Amino acid sequence: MGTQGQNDSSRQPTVKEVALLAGVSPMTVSRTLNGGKSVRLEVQQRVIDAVQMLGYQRNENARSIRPGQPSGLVGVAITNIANPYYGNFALGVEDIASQRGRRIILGTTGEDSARERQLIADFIGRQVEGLILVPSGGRSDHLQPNRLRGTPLVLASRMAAGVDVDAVIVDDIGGALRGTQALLDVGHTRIGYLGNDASTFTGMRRFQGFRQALVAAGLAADPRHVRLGQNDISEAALAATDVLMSPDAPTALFAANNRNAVGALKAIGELLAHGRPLETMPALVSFDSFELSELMPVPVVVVDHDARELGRQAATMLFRRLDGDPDAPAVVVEMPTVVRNSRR
Amino acid sequence: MGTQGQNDSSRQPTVKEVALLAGVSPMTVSRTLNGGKSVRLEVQQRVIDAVQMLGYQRNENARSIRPGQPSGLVGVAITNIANPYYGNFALGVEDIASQRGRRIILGTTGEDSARERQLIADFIGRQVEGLILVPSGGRSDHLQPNRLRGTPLVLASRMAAGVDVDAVIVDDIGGALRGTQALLDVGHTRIGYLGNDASTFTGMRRFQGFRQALVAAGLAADPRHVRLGQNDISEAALAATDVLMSPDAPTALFAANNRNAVGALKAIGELLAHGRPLETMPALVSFDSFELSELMPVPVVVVDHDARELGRQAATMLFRRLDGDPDAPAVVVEMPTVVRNSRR
DNA sequence: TTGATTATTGGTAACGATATCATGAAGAGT
DNA sequence: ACTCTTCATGATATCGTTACCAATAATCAA
Repeated sequence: MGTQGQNDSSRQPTVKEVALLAGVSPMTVSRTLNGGKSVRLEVQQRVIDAVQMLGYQRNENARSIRPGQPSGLVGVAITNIANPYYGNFALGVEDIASQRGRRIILGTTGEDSARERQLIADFIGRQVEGLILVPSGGRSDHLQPNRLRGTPLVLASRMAAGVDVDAVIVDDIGGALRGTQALLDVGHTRIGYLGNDASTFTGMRRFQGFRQALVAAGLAADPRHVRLGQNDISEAALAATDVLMSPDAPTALFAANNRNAVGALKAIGELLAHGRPLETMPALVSFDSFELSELMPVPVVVVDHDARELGRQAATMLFRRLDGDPDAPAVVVEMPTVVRNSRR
Repeated sequence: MGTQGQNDSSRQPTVKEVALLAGVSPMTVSRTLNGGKSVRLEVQQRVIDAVQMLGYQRNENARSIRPGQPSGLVGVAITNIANPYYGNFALGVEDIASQRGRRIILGTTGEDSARERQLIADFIGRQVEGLILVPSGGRSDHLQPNRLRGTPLVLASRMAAGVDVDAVIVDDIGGALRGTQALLDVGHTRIGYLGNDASTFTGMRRFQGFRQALVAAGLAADPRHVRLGQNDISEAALAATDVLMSPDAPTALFAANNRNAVGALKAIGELLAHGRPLETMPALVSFDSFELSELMPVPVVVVDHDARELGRQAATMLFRRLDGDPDAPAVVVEMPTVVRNSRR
């Protein structure tokens, strides 16, 4: 009935069947499909017709077991795709990878080191040409080059202790410092902090930037107003509410990532809905931008960087490694951040 | 130096090398790795030690070329990961897939039918066990079951014309109708519309629900206030500004998806920043929720459904198909939507 | 016309893993 | 002691593809 694909057996056709139909050897089919060097045009046409007729699709897995044949896959492990930050990151990786004819296998670690280890092993088992990982912290011996058997690895956003590989990170310290500075400049002196667990790379660095800014202003962080380790919006909202309801509540909050910023704003929304006056609501610094920050009821200072560009950068580093010297020294690129007020 | 992985050659070890080290045949290694039936415990231990020692990782691609051996891969093609809606969708698919021991290969079509075709072909070439696709519209002969050679396909969010396969869609018509109704109920009579191209499945259905609600109220859509085909936030913002600046500007806007809703709100933010009074700003219906909708300066009616659940549902249907009868009739599930006001 | 070169094609083997069958050893039942 | 199982193991062949080499035909220089 259809114009093609007459053989509707459920098995996929192979070179052999194409060869049979075209009246040539499998080798000639293979050659035709790989550029047609040393195959007569007329024969090539016969092969192409047979491919069309059968709906033949080369088995990339079989192809990749031959030595020297790349798999065309790049493994990407992030902590959480639901976070639009990482969605954008993955998109950036895909931008570059698809330009280079590679596909992405995506996995999420959920900040779990054991799952990360398993994911990496699986990626390697699938013969990925390279790995891009947002490491989740914890033990990281599974990331050592000798464990990866020559598969290049690029870390993104965070580095991993004791692992000497290419990495793209963000100017966490500077960004946090300047973001905090912006709050101090407009007179805030009691600033709460909502952030990642201190054991994570970015968590540590952003907190460090935050403290540096306070110290420079002769202030110190009030431990009662510091909450670490919230991993999703609802945990962040709870922590924010808690801080805002405490005695001597801070007049501003520093949210060290997207999830904590959104959670803090949800908490503020709740308090407003319960009748707390707008004037008592804190200002906010958000490390990582989020959509519509300019429409928030409280002033928001955004410490922004382009997650998609971070992904592009990571992928670019990976391909540079794949094209070039696998043993060249590891490179760490620090991407700049932009601090801006959500309101003009 | 490390406690394991002594052989630091860059090539990956194979069963053969493990077998040699353990003093057994490759077959015994394979058996051990697949559950250890019919292998003495002591021998299994030797094999496991050798695996550890060499850092052996089974080559899944080689494995999958044997007939009957599944690849463990599910192909997921969405239009755009940067849209958090699809990020959540992908996460939902991954939830179920990883439970079932499968990995996801992710690709983005960018609403481009040719790219979709190529992506699907590539996925099939990689021997995916199944496909989950948000179809981008346009020709869809490449989605016909006979072209897919028995690889199960589940469509999500949208259906494709003339393609009779499993699908999970959303109650677009009912959601749009009830969302519009909510605006009519509070007295709006001039409602603008920002939506997908009318050729897309959801675009058509949501517009249909919108019009049904108007017709039921004895009204009609004003063509000057209908804008279709905006694919990203900035295009949506331009369209929204245009509508809002036009004579007889509507008092409310219906945004048929997340991107258009955010774009409309950005436009509103701009206008407010330029001094337009809040009272002249339109109310909004957003089909698809977005973060912090409750903090928006204008009232927002959200027509919500759970994208992650949509992904889970699609994956569940795929596995049901993989486990069960490949020839059972296609099933279409319509997920309900919830209409709510962003403010209490 | 002849020998040499080149272009086109196919045969064979190999990639890594495993299903199948064959082999041998150990134990059970008579 | 002897057959009948059962268990543990290995040899071989195979999956789909392509590198390598051999074989043939076509072209060219002298």
